[in-house]
Amino acid sequence: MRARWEASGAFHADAGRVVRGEAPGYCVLIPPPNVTAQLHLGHALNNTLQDVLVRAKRMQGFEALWMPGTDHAGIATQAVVEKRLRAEGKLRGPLKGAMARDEFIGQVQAWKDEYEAVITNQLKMMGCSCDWARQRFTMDPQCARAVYEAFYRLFLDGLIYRGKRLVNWDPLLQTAVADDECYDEEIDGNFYYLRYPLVSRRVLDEAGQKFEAVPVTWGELRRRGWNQLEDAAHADDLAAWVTVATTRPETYLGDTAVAVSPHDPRATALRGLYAQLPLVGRVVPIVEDDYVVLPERLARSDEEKADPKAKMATGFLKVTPAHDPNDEQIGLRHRLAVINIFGPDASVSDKHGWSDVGDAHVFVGKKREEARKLVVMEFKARGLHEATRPHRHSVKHSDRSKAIVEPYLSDQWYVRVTDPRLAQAANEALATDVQTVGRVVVDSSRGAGFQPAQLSVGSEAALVDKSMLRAERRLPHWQRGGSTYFVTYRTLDGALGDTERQVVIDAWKHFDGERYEAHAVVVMPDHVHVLVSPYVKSEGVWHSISEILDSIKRHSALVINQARGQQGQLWQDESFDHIIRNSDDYFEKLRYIIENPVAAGLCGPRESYRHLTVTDEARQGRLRAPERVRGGAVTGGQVGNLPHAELGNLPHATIPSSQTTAQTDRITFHPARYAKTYQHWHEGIRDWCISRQLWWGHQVPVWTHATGEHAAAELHALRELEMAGRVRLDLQPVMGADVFGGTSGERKHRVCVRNPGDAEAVAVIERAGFVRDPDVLDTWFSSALWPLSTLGWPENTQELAAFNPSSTLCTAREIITLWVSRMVMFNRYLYGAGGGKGPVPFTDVVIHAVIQDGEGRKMSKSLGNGIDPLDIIATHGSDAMRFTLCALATQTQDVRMPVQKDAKSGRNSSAKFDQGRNFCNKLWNACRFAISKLPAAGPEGAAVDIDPAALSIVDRWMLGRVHAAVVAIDRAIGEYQFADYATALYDLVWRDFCDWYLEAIKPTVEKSPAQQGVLAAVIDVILRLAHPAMPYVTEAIFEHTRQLGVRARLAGLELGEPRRAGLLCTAPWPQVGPELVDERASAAFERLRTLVEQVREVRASQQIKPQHKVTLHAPAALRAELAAPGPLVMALAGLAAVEVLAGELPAGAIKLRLLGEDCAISGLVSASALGGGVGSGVDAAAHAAASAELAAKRAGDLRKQHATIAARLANPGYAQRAPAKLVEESKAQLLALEDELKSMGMTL
RNA sequence: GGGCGGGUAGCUCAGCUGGCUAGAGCGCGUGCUUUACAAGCAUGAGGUCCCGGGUUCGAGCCCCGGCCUGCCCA
Repeated sequence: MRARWEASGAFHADAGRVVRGEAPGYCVLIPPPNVTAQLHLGHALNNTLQDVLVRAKRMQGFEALWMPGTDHAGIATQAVVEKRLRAEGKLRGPLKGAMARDEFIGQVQAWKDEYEAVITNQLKMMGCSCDWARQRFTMDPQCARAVYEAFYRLFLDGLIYRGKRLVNWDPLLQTAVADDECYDEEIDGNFYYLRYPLVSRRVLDEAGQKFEAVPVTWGELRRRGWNQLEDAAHADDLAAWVTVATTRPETYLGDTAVAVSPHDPRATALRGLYAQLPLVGRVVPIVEDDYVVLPERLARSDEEKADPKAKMATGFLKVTPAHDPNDEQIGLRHRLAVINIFGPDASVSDKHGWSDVGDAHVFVGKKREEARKLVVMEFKARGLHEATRPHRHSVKHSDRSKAIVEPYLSDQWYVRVTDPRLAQAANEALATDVQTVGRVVVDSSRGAGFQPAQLSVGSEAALVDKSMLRAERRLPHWQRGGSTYFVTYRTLDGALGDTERQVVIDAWKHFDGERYEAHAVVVMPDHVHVLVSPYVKSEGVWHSISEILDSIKRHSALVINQARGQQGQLWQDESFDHIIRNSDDYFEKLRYIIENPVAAGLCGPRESYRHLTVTDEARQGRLRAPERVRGGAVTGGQVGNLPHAELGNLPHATIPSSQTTAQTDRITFHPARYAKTYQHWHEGIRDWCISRQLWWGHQVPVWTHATGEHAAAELHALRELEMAGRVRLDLQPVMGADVFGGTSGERKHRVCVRNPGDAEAVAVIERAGFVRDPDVLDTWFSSALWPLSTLGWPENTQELAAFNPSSTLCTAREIITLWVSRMVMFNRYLYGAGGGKGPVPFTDVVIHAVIQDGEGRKMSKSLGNGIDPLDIIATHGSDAMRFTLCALATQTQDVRMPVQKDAKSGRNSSAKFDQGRNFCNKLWNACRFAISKLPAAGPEGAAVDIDPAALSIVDRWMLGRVHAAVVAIDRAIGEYQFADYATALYDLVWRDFCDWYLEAIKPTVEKSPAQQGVLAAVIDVILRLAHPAMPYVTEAIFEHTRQLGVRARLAGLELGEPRRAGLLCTAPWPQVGPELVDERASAAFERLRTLVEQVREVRASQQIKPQHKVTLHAPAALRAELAAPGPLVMALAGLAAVEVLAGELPAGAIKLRLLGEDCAISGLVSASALGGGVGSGVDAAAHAAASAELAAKRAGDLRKQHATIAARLANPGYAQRAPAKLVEESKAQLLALEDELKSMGMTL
């Protein structure tokens, strides 16, 4: 099957068609899986959802591109390869030095090739309809080119810089380790309480440059307001101190401040004072910072008191920015100096950024642990050690060496994402507001709103501005007059008062129901939003929206102006409108109106805003099109022009709805709540460290010169290269420490090479003594470029024009910050208009569940709880897996997946997938059966029109179910509700088609060509609808149905021919119209269905065997109703005959109430019915008992229901306040219940 | 510490803008090898919608307060 798909080229997207406007584009970029390992079920879910979307869109006529590829995953892949080499004994000790860089990269490359092949095979086995010819890898030449071009441009714009930051340093392996390569472990340590003498600074020179530290006495401190009881004993002339608590005394050598909470009562007295570090002599400021925890005795609240840190705290915190992540933050906030006191082996060093050593040279060269003891000894010797208390705390350890990780300051490359052109631009890309499409057309003679927009097909102009293409693609070309509009208009200036806003609402009520229907109106202080449908004015002509607005504006302005006692213009001339395209759109705008006051902060989320009206019909979505356009003759043929209708009868079912759910230049998250995660991330974002001390990845394209001394000729050559745009020079001397081998105070020059493959440029700069930075870029840097690099950027390709912005990105929660954010920033910065004004990389982001194991843990390689999708495919089949995953993909929950070993194959599996397997089997069997009932290959003829009047009610009912299913599925897929899609499919195939339709037509289908036509059409629809979820089985069945000699055409159902090679995957999506729905026939069949169920209930309670037929006695009218559709009721209910109920009933007959009529069933008792051998007298008694039991049970149910409804009606508030319709329904139900009870001879 | 979820049948989960007797799959009971399907058909049983308040004619759903639990960020 896969071979046929690939041979047909169905999955290979033609960008040219999109660019030329011949087809709308739809693009999904695969979140490139890491080549670290094979895919697990989480990937299977992720890719299944993408394939569902892509296959559905492809069928819907979009030129669909699913771009596949893999990610090099620097840290993770390097780690697994290193581990393998170590296990094989090929590597010992630190990597650096044990193996040449090239040799190691060769090893990783081999690993990558292996796993890329494994992953590709997994995806193909899953049936993923990727465009394999375009497959990419983040380190392949095309992607690398984008990486270096992006780096160069950001470097050029000053958005990449060299900065310092703390990393997790493994002092044994002497390398930085990532957070996920660390683990926390508790160790027994101590809290040390150390006294830092307080000093003030006396200025020594005129310029205020030189200082002398002067001890501060307790007496002076008290004069400054220090009022602490426990310090009362200290003599006035004694030097004062503050006591800091720490678990790591040795780091005091790198202290650059003492911090105190701004809420600490002692803080004021300390303002302007300093602490002096013993031995070192360094004078450090006292800063006030909220991070500091108040000691228990000073806590301001129970909450603060309960803070475990409060127990140990003194209220003073030594701040060591170079050796503690929290201190680093304090340092950044207060612009403190950063002093690194350790060497790479975590011994105290004065060679890596520490210069004011003073008397502390005694510690230099000592290991961390040794230095700690010495420092405490020195403090004791000086009387500055107050106490030591044992303390158990958790400490980060390195996974690989088990060494305690040292937070270590190092030079790294950063992207300045805090620049508004990046983070802010990313947030501006959020779809938070409703866009208006354009201005109201004034003087439209027919009030027809917008004319359809013309797409300039194939012209050069279409190539120029792709955003226009995108915008036009959204326009509702099927719309004519009589639309529903979302309208916004504003006051000229100033806000409306409370009563004035009410005036506006009243104005809208004034013509409501006469010229238009106002579904919802909200009056904000300076603008108004309305959802309104104009009525028909005269035959074929609607009230124009501009005319309506004009009258409302004039009316309200008049009243308000009178009240204000003024004249003049109140409203802006312009109004903005937006034609509602479908019910999704309708509800989106309705929600917007309802939530607008909350969003504007005018009321709380659950309060009601006074100047908002929403009709009940609108809230409940019960909008009947004919009522809405009252006054005009709306015939069946025109229904397609109506903007929306009742949900079960939507004309928009023919319109792919996800095309219209998203704003095309903004990003919409699904579910919407994740927009918050995204937004908060950008609000609190910190610059992004992009360098990694690894070998596997894109090596930083910057060369550094150690001295900054160049010969004139070399400089000239460099300038030439820069002029040619091949390099960027950064010749500012860079001061400061570089812990990776450099020393403090170095001067450095740097060159960024645009293309590191530019051998000539590299030769020039290396001759000049520049050396390339050994680090590589963070993997996410290349991933962030995925929407650009895979489509050919920086080349100006057709692919980019056609597929960037792409359509939908499917991913998991934690990826929002790691990947989604960065793709948006880079796309907007680098592409199109650029500078943060460029396009978004995708318009919709779908966040799906995380698959966990049976215990709720995330699937991971280290836990060994991951499942290989190929195992599921082996035990259950690919389609079964895919269908099940869809069914599990709900909006709220993560998915728990208990795993067992399959007894037969020994493979990992899960019973969860049984559902999908059973469903596939059911579909297969049902279609096999149906095909056997249809004429085999006949003459290739034109399709035969089927007259709906000639169809049985079961056929018409089934077509109604098909219509409802198409609507539900279109909606589900459009809203990314994959579980709803699966459910709708399941119900259609199993519940409607198999359980009822197939059973009902068994007696007649072989003799009825019309019914055969319906059967063939229904199968065809089912296969198309199911194909995105279950591509293999549906394609296989489709192959067979194509051979059949029956082609039917039904009004309201369009099933176009496959576009390529007769393949289902290229067959057009089914389009349904309201003609397919016959509500009377459906209701008639539902009655029969109820009857059949009741008869079956009797049969089951009497344990009647299936082959035994019974006789139904019914009144003549009901008997006729049952007979009308042919023998289907007899077959479904297992009846031998339906007789007219008259006179004496046969012995053993059971009386029962069916469809509101008194009926009876006889012929229950027979030897064969009870398995034979039992005397009939005994049977009769047993039946009588069972029959009484059944009646009693039924009566019980009825009484219970009666009690519920009676209680509801008895509530005086119910009749007064509940909608009249509900009250009427309740009353009718009550009567029906009483009626049935009475007829059963029962009482309440 | 900040943010976002979840708690509904024995299990895994749906449940829309508050309105029919709260649903599905699996499991369980009963009957059935019925000419597509026993991985099936038919028919049942099974619920303190986490707890406590509140709003409402009406709450699984909205509000407040708890308890338990998961994830993301710091």
